Amino acid sequence: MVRAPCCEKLGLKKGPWTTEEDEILISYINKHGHSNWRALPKLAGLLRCGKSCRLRWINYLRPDIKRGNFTPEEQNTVLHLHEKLGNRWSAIAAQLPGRTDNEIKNFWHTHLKKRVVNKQGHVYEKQKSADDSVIVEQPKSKPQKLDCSNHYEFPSYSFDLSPFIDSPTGYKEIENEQHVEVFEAFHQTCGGHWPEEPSAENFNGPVFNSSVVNDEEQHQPPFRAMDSVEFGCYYNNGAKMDDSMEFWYRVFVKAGGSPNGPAF
DNA sequence: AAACATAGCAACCGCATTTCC
DNA sequence: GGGAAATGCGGTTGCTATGTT
Repeated sequence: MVRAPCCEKLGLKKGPWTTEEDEILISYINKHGHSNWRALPKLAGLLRCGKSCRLRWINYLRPDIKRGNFTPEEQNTVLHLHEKLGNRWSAIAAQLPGRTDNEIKNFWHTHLKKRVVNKQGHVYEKQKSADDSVIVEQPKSKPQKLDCSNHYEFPSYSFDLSPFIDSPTGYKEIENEQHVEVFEAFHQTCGGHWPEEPSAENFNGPVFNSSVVNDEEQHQPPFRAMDSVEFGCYYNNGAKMDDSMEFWYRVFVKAGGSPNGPAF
């Protein structure tokens, strides 16, 4: 048997979707669902094949699509899953809610392909040599662990963070080499993943709270800088991270032996 | 300013797999 | 159980925007 090519019938439109077509498709699916892609375009009044409608809905129109830049965590996840799974884009997409296989595939080819993860877990940037003939590897980061989905192991650190603490809020954004150090320590510990928001109940270590992050005005500093402190860092999921490391995060310091006791 | 190169991404194509009758 | 239809998946194309010469 010879399968009839998609959109073989004359009159079926191809190419970019118009706003009107999008509206028709959204309206139809919202009313009737998409149990039969083949029949859908005819029933909805679209001059498209079912395959095209499905693709448009899955990759662009469905409401749970997450648009915008990939967060550093997502990039890290894609890199490591690709290392593990290869070009199984749908399997990778299943680990990234709101991202489509097509989007991940495109992002891989345009942004991540040049990075590799070696056996030790190091992320490298592929670069061409001067004579353009050999691919060499330049270190991109220290080793990263992938999976910390079930527990936290955030050790105590002994960095002197006092230069980076400015009262009254007890924290500040830092933008120099030390933030790289903190960031990498974080990544070595957790691989860049926060499986869920830590709380005093499930997190036996340095404590921080997203409400502090998001509501600076209400924050009464339970922190103060000490010579030796424990800290947790909150990574800004919305931040952009690229080769120039245009990201930021904050360091929260919990004062050991604070007269106020545990911060949260 | 124009021509050309490159990057980014939506969409298509065809094969593989799953579902249905 | 088998064949046809429907759907899913990954590779690829081609258009547009942006950057470079």
